[in-house]
Amino acid sequence: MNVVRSRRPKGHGEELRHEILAAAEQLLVETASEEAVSIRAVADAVGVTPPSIYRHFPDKQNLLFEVCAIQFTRLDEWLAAALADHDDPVEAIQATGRAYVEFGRAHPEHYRIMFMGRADLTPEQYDDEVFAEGSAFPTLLAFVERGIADGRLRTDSPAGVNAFAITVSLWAVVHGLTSLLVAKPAFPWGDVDLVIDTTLDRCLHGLLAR
Amino acid sequence: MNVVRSRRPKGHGEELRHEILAAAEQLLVETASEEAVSIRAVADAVGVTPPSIYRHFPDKQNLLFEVCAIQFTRLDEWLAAALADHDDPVEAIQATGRAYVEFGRAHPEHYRIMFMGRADLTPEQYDDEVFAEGSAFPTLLAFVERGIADGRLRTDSPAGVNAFAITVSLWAVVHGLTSLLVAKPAFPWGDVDLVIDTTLDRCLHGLLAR
DNA sequence: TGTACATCAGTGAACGCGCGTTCACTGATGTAC
DNA sequence: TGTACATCAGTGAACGCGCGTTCACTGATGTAC
Repeated sequence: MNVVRSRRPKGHGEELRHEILAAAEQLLVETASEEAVSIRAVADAVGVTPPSIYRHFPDKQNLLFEVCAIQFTRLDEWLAAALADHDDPVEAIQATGRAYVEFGRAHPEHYRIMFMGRADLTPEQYDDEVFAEGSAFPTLLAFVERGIADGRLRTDSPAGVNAFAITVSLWAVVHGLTSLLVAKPAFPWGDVDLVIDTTLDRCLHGLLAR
Repeated sequence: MNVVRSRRPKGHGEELRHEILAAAEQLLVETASEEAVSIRAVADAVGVTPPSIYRHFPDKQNLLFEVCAIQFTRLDEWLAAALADHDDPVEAIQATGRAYVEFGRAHPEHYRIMFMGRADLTPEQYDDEVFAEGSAFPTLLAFVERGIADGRLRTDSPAGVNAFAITVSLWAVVHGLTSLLVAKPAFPWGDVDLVIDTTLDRCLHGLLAR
């Protein structure tokens, strides 16, 4: 950073846009703090003056949104890859859970922004509804539906339980693991992998019909 | 707020301390935003000038810590009350889970600060280790140990599973539910209670020996 | 092939803001004599 | 009972800071003629 940089030739203004996004993301990860990602800090990291950011982004919020949006896409692709490896619904569910936790542990600050921050800081396009409709979520939901149809997943309780509630519940469990690991790294976890395995094991065990 | 207030007589300076804490907490809940709790805003809410805060708290961080500490105590008491109602380990586990989620839903901003914020903003006295040692956590752990000893809780998998890992896992599950509800209130949950019931039901089901 | 010019990437200086915190102070109040 | 005084709750003004954002600009670059 703080590299001496020359101005891009005429048709190449777009390049700075990507550099800005990359710098904002790196700053986010390095400082592990959303507040540290200021327009000025980003401009400094790219080696440019603050006003030039405004050539590419209408304001700070939109810049952060875009950084965030990229992460949502990455998580989605990551989960889709995990899901693609399996045809068996139960295996797919387990693999997704594992992949989800892995993603969060690998990108804690990204995860924090996506799922642990204030709702109004999340870009609308990547908002809650879209997550439920346009991501790996519906794929997982389809697996859960198949698992129920095959009689492999219980629906005996609670009253009114359905595939959607089960899928959301699965999300809650893996999110719980992930966000707790992200928020409380200093907690005396003991063997982190054992905790993850135990949670996923029990979660899956609780899903299965006897 | 902004009430005209007279100075307290000589021995009663301590009173302002409590008013400051109460105002800071109310501000936190009302604005649903940690950043909105500034020294100036708190002083204004109490009806006092900013410097007088410093008579009672060394700095802003310590003020926030103390607000936070009060919440930890409240959660602890709340969970202890839920635990006290039961002697049966399985019932106790279920009741604690429910109580935990209820607390988070009732005090979302407090919950956010305690368990969803940056680790370095949590006061040391109420830090992770203390939570594991000095709160309802050990009580729950004891119940889990009894459940295992009674043969009611499974320990057949994963390899090396123990009461501590199970208890942490339980925490992760209820935290997942709670923090997701806090972070994503606009998510199309459908029937929130159904999601909660489904998660707790499956979680418990997955714990039990067959 | 040479030149005038529009384009466009990026600059430099400044704005107003709210923040945490410090400092020297004021003036009512309880107390000691 | 009266008064001088130490105590202490709280004030008013100011500090320096980093922030997001705006504005008028500069000067290199590609292009049209």
